[in-house]
Amino acid sequence: MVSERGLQVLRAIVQDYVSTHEPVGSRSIVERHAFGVSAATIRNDMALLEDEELIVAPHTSSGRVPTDKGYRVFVDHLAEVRPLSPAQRSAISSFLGGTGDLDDVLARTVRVLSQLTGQVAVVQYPSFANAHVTHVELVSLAPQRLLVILVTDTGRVSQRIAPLTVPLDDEDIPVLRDRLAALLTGLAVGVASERVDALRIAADPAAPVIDTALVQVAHVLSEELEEFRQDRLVMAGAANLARRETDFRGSIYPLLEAIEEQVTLIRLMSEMVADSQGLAASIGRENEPWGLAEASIVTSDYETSGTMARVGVMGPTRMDYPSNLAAARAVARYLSRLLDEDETSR
Amino acid sequence: MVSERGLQVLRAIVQDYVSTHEPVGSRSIVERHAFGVSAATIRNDMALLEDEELIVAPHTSSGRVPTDKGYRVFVDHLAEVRPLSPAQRSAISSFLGGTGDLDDVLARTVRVLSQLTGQVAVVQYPSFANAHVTHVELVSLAPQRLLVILVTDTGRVSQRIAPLTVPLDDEDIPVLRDRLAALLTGLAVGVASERVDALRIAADPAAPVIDTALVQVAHVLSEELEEFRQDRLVMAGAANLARRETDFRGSIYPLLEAIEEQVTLIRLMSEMVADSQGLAASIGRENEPWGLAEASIVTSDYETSGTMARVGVMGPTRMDYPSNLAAARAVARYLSRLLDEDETSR
DNA sequence: ATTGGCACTCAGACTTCTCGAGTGCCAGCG
DNA sequence: CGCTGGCACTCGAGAAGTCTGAGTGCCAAT
Repeated sequence: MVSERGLQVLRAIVQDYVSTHEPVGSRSIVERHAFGVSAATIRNDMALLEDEELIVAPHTSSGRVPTDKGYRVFVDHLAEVRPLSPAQRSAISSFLGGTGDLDDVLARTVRVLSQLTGQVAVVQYPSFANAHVTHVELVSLAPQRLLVILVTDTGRVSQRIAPLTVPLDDEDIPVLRDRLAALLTGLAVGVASERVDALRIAADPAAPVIDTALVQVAHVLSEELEEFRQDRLVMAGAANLARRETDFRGSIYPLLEAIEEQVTLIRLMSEMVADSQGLAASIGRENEPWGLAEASIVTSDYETSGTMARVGVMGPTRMDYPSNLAAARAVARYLSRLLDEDETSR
Repeated sequence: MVSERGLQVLRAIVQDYVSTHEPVGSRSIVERHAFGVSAATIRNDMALLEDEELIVAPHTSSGRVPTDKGYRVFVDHLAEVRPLSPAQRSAISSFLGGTGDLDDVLARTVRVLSQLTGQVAVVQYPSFANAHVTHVELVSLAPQRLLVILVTDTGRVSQRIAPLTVPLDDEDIPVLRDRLAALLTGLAVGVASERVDALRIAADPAAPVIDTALVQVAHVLSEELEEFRQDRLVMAGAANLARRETDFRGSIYPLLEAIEEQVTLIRLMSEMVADSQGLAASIGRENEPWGLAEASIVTSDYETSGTMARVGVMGPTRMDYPSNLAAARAVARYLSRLLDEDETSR
């Protein structure tokens, strides 16, 4: 079993390895940390840590390096997430201050987080799955092209062009709009989606022009609503991967690919399990199913209009977990506050 | 002066170097190409090419490698842009087939081009600078929040939320909309922008509520119109850079950064000069001002509703220019056709 | 339980050596 | 005059050998 001091040794190894990028020997530990015991004692502890597979020696006679399991223990039990420096806090508020729509705010958020950590930053959009439809608007672009606009109470607006097979004249538009508005306004997007689909199935092929158009608009609305239910994310700082290239044993190709694919990251991030503070980490091999066995991701939850979403950073397994967790947490808190203010002023 | 055969030797060197990634010697040239002369003769030609700085020897006694100038001559005088294979053509049409709005089509375009070339693909949005406003629409989200929607004849729709300092009731909205529509409909966005700005300046501080709102909406419209005038682009395949990492002497960091920044690439692409076929290339050092001295970019123009824009790929200087040019050209042509069909069906 | 001492290990850095692809040059040839 | 075969020369890449010291495990002593 690993002693209390053994865990402190693990902590020292993780800290030193992350900052120096070199295997950590017993000697350097007693030099850099005030353990009050000799190197030989540390060596005994290290042997135990190695038995527990928390650290490993790259070659027979070199210092030790934390394993993924070692990082996990470090993150769960040893890492103290210290608050950010005042300079960093002010960087957050000066970058994020000022208003804008959701896209705007999240774009700035992700940039500030990437700046702060020097890693790839990721921000999940809050789920719109239980947003409520507040407006449906139709604009006639041409007799057979209709612009369909959908607005929800989360402030998200989306629009899409519906091609029609029947010409619609200007008096029809308000009628159509009113029917749709009556049908959908106030509904959660999930429910709205069902209603819309029901509409399409119940279509009467021999119906008048306006009903035909209704079905076609419903088709477009259905796609649009579907998009609301899908999770989205924004990223920034991919270039940082190239700077830290040497931190990855293999190629950074899978990482860049995951960034481009998005869907992998969306899954990964939503499956992570947060602790009581809303923090979560997924370390190295734990990401293997997603082809990201050499990367770690840390996230912090934020909240807006009752739903949770996450901000996080992705980087090499040997990242500075406490700092990155602290940065993610600070940004997430700021973001929660910002969005709530916005909410109330709406 | 370089003889005709000398140029053929240059071509051979470029081709071989691109395919093998190793310096090309006189011996391997006579083996792989039917010049009908001996290696010694080739060596003489190579000495001349070196005098002209078209090729260079990495070390005293190794094969030759093309210089940027060498690639330039190759692209300008020696490269034959062969048509794509039927398989590639069908890949383009099957990917790009099917309709969707402009965003959709360009997103698919950039993906197919990246797939085809294995490089980073870039597609410029057509300039909306001389698009014409066809609709201005207002939707009241709350008494003091107005959704402003702008539609142009190029099919682009954009929306933005205007916060108001004065409450607006439901009868005011149509009035406001009509005033804006009368003012802007039919105008090119450049002109519309001027009108809107004039409106803001001419604001009467003591004006009735609706005029105050008008000014505030004008402010938002101005921002929105400004966005129309800015060039935009979409990219795909950034991960390919990591695969081809060894093709770049230095780090791929500046490239990834340029991809993220966008603005650098926007400038670079719009300053390139196309030949009579609409093809252009910017090679290695020619990109130095943008920090991309190790990359090359090839583009092909496409046309939609009378304006030009570009599709292209970015990759290492030692890329396969003929193939990439061919792919860009094919995609550009297909895109022109697709958008024009769309146009006429509108 | 902790410690100093000691023999042992081994990756990385350094040097040396060899090999051969490729060159430049030259004299001879058609 | 252009082309060619021959030849001496260059020099990077890779193999092989050597050295060094950081770091280890183990043990007897405290």
